[in-house]
Amino acid sequence: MNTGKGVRLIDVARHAGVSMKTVSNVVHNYQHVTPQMRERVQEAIEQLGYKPNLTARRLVTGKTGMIALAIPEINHPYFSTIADAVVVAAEARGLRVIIEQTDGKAERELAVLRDREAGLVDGVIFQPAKVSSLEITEVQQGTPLVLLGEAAMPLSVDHIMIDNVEAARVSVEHLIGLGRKRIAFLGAVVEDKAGATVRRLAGYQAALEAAGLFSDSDLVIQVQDFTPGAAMAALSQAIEAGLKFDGILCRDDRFAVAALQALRAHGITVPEEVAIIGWDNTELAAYTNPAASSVAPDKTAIAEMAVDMLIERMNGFSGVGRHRLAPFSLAIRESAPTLSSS
Amino acid sequence: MNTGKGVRLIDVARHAGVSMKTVSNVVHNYQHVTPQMRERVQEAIEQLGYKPNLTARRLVTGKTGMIALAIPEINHPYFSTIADAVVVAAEARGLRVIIEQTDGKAERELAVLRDREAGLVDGVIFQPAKVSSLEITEVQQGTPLVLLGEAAMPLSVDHIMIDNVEAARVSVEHLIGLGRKRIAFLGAVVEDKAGATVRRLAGYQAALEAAGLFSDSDLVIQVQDFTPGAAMAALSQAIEAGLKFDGILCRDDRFAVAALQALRAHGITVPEEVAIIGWDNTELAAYTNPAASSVAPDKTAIAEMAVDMLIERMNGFSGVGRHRLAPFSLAIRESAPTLSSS
DNA sequence: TTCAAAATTTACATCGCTGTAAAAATTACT
DNA sequence: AGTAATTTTTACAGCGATGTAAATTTTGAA
Repeated sequence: MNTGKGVRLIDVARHAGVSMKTVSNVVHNYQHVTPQMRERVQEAIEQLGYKPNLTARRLVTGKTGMIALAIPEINHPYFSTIADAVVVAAEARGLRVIIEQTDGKAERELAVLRDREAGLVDGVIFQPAKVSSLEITEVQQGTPLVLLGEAAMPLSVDHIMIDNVEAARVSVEHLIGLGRKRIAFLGAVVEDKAGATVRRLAGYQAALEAAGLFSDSDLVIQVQDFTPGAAMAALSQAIEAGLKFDGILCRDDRFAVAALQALRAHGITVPEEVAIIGWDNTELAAYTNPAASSVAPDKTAIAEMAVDMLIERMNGFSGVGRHRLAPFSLAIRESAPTLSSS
Repeated sequence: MNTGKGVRLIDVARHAGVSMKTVSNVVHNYQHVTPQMRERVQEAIEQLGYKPNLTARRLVTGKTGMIALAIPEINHPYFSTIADAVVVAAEARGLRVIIEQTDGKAERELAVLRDREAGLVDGVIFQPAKVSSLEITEVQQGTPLVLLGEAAMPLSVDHIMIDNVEAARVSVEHLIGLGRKRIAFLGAVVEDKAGATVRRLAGYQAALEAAGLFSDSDLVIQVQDFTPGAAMAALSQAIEAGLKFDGILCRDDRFAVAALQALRAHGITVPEEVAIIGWDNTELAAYTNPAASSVAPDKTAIAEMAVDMLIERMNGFSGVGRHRLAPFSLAIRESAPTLSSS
C-alpha cells in the first residue's frame, strides 16, 4: 500500500489485481475494455478514492490543458467581461484559464511572451497595450498565441478585433441621425499611438464627411492618459475654452462617464444639448444617469473565436496569421436614444 | 542532442560537461556552487535557450506553485477587484492564480472543493455563495483552504470577512448624523438565508436603537434576487405603496445604483430627500450621479490576509480554523456626504 | 477440433526534473 | 606532509502517469 497521501494508479491496479494500463484505460474510457473488467476497476477506483495526478499525466502527454489569458487589468469592466467569456468558452472546450495581469507595462507584456518557464500552459490569448507587432514577432517562441485588440497585429500571428472604423462610423452616423452637427471625439489618448484611436478617428471622420459635415480638428479632444479623471479634465477645459458641440463619441465607457460628469458640472443636459456614445458597453454604461449608449463588441464571440483559433494552433495548425473581425452592435440608451424617443 | 522541441536539463549538462544536478543547482541558485562553475553553466543555459519544465519539477516536488481563486463571477465589480488583489498578492509571494467561476451554483462550488485533490493547485481561496459550512467540512479533505465572505464559515476552516455588523452600524450612524430618522435597508435578499443580510441587519438595527429610533420592519425591503432590476422593482413598489424614508443602507453597490434609478424615476432627490449608502465601494459607486457613498472593505488587506493564511496552511500549519476580520472604512461621496457639506 | 485473426490485457520504458547518498575536490589543522 | 573536516560535484533512483509493443485470451472460419 502507498505510504503517502495520494492513491496512485498502481494502488488501484494492485487492489483490482490488474495492470496499471488497464486502470488507465478505464479512466480514459478506452473502448476495448470488457464490461466486467471495467466494473471491477471502477469499483477499486471508488473504494480507494483514486484521483488521477494531473501533473504526472502532463509530463507524459506534454499537454497541460491550460491556457493563459494576459490582459492589462482584471479589475476593468471590459477586461473582466472578456475574462469571464474566455473562461466560459475555454471550460466548454475542456481547458482551464490562468489569468495574467500585465498592468499595461511593456516589460510585463514581454515577460508573458517570453514564457520564462516552459510547460505552464498550452497557449496564450493576449491583449497587448504597449508592445509592438515587431516585438511580438521577435519574442514569440512558438507557443500558440492569439492576439486581441487594436494595439498590435503582426501578420504572422492570429488576431481578433471588431471593425473599429465601421463601429465608429455607425456611431457617428447615429448621432448625425439625431440631428447633431458638431460631434466631438473624446479622446485621442497621448500614449496610444498606433492603436484604437487611429481607427476610430478614421471611422468618425468618414461618417462626418459622408454626411457633408465639416470635420474640425478642435473637436478631437486630446486626453493625457486612460483615466476618467484625465478625460474629465480635458473635456472641462475644452468647454471652458468655449468649444461648442452637440454630440460626443467617447473612446470607452469610462470616458463616457467622465463626459457625463463634466457636462453635468457645467450644467449641460444629456441628451438634450449633447448626445453621448461610449465604447465597450460595460456595466458602467447601463448604470450611469442618464444611461449611456455604447458600442457593444460581441465579447462572447470574441472569446469563442479566440479560444477556437488557439485550439487550432495547439492542434498543430501552423499557417500564416489569421485576422478576424468579431461582430459588434450599438447599444442604444438614454444618452443617445433612437430618434423616435428623442 | 535532444530530438524533440524543448531543451532539457540533460542537454545543458552535456553541453557544459557537468552533471544534471549541478545545472539544477545553478538554476535554483543553490549556494554551494563555485562562481566559475556557475558561469560555465549559465553560459550553456543561455546558448541553448534552456527553460525549465515546470510540469516535471512539479511531479518531483509535489508542489504546483499555483492556487485557485473560486468566486461566483469574475465579471462583477467587487469580485474582479478581489481577483485583482489576490493575483497581485499571490504573485508577490511567488504563486500563480487560477480563477474559477462558480456562477453561485452549489454544484459548481462543491466541484471546486473536490477538484483540489487532483493536484492542480496547492491551495484554494474560496468565496462561497450557496454551499453550507457543513458541506464544506464534509468535502474538504485537508487540502489548504481559506474562505472569504459571509456565506459559510465552518469552525475548522480559515476564514476572512469584514465586521459586517460594525460596518452596518457605522453606516447607519453616519446617516443618523445627517439628521435622517427613517432609514431603510435595501434589501433582504430572499435566497440569502444565512449570510451577510443577517449581520448587516443586526448592525442596522443596533445603530437605530442606540439612537433611540424606532426600527420599523416595513423599512427592511425584501428583494427577490441579487440583480439591480429586482432591487429597483422592490424599491419602486415600496415607494408607490407609500413608504416614507429619508435614508437607505443598500446591501451592495448594484442595489445602490438601482435605488438611485428608482428614486430618480419617482422624482425624489438624492441626497436632499433621501441619503444613500452602498456597499463594497466598487467602481460603480464612484461613477453614479450623484456619486454614491459606500462601505469600503479593504480588498487589498483581504487578499493579502487570505494568501498569507493559505501559504501558512500550505507550509504545514494545521491548527483549528482561524477567523479574521479585515479592516473597512466608509467611502464618503455625494449620496450621503459629510455634515459640513450637506 | 484446430488455427489464424481480432480483441484484451500486460510489462515496462519513458516524460524532465529533484532529492539522496556517495564520491571527489578542497580546506583546515596537527 | 598527513589526516580529518568541509565543500563541491556526481550518479542515479524515483515522482505517477501514458505509449508501445509484446503476451494473452477470445472469436470465427475451416
